[in-house]
Amino acid sequence: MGVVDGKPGLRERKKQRTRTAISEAAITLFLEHGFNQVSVAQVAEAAEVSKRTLFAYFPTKEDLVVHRLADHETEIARVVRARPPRTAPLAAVREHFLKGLRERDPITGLNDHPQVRRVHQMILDAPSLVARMDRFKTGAEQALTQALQETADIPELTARLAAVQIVAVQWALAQDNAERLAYGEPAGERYAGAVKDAEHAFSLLENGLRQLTPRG
Amino acid sequence: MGVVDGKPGLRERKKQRTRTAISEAAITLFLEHGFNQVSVAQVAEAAEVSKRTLFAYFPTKEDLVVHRLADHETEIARVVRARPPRTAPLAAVREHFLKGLRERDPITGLNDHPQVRRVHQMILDAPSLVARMDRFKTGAEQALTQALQETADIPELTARLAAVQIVAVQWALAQDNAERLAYGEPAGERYAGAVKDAEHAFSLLENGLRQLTPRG
DNA sequence: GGGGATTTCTGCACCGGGTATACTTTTACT
DNA sequence: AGTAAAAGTATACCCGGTGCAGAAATCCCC
Repeated sequence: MGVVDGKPGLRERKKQRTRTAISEAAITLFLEHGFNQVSVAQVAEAAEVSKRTLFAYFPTKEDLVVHRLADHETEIARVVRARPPRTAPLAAVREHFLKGLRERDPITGLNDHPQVRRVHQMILDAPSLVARMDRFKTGAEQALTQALQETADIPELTARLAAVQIVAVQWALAQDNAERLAYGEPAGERYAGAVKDAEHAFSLLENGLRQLTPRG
Repeated sequence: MGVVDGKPGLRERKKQRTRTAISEAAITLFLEHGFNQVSVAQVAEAAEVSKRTLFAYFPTKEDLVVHRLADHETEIARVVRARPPRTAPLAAVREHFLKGLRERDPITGLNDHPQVRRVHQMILDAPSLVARMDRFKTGAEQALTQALQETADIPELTARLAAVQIVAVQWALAQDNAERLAYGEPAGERYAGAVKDAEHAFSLLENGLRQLTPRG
């Protein structure tokens, strides 16, 4: 069985091709007609594959869309683990997010390429995809919890609390950016505000909600 | 039975009875055999109602379980709105949560009545129910965002950021409590720790994550 | 290059959640 | 009593997802 260096073997190559064929057929159809308006049977047909085979590659219809984001699920956790010594986890996450803004990483919500925006809109329009994104968020929380525990020497509950706050805030920032771009604001114009908002948000995380004025 | 007090009208009363009949049949069957092991057709039959009628009362299978929690979705928002003058929103939420712990409100995760625990376990065992709870959380965030904006005079983004943090933390606390009870710890014994943890969590929320030690 | 073992793919039948339609029963109102 | 509106029902259907048994492709060793 051992192919030592170059080739993945014909079988593996074909599998990979089939996989991308299915995925691309799916995205194309979904973007054109909407997620809920296209059945998996249609996707399978477009990819020239049986329905059964489609489900051998992607466990659910939603995964046809979301599998592309799989890497991002553990991204924050990896950033925390890889932070330089004597750096606070939060600082590392903040720098990473700011870098994401600079590079217009779609995960920051600050990418206005039509393709990206359309995918985003498609997700928002399909409740089951939104639900899937929530599971995603949960995964990110868990990964971050573990990363914090293993690299910051804090109790488990504290790690969990910090993780859920960090993930929630970052998600909220991204949603806010994406919302504004959906309204037509170009990424370039939004950038400065996005940075300011991110810094505000991370400062809130660092310093707490005390500043929320009491009413009366 | 009494015929005199006919304020709601026969039609309304019958509807209400049908509704609770369906709901109770559902809970009973789900607790006995598991959420995924019981079909809505079986629930309908047990409630002596057609499948179509069941879906006229509850839009999805999951709602058969979670409709009982509908009130809690806006609970935090209401607490914030109803707080006494010159009180910080966060303080109001904290006091409310601590009161929930004292009263063993199931939403704090600190209720170990068998019925409550079984429902909780049932939800955890069914991914679609977990997803539904996430939507719930989102609803709570939105309601709280609005409440904060309207009563605390802060910008929208700040309100959103605060809201997601608060909801996330409270949720994490409840999950932690429920997890421990699931392991067999009685609510009475857990209470002190739960209070301590809650105070820790709210202090973290108030004062920020600065205290997270840098490594190196 | 042949041929068996193994993996992948396929068609088909099936299940369960959810909806459309067209019809019957029940309640409400005068 | 009689009729309009509301609620309930039966049936057939769509779609996502799975089990199964067999056909086809790939691998690997001789």
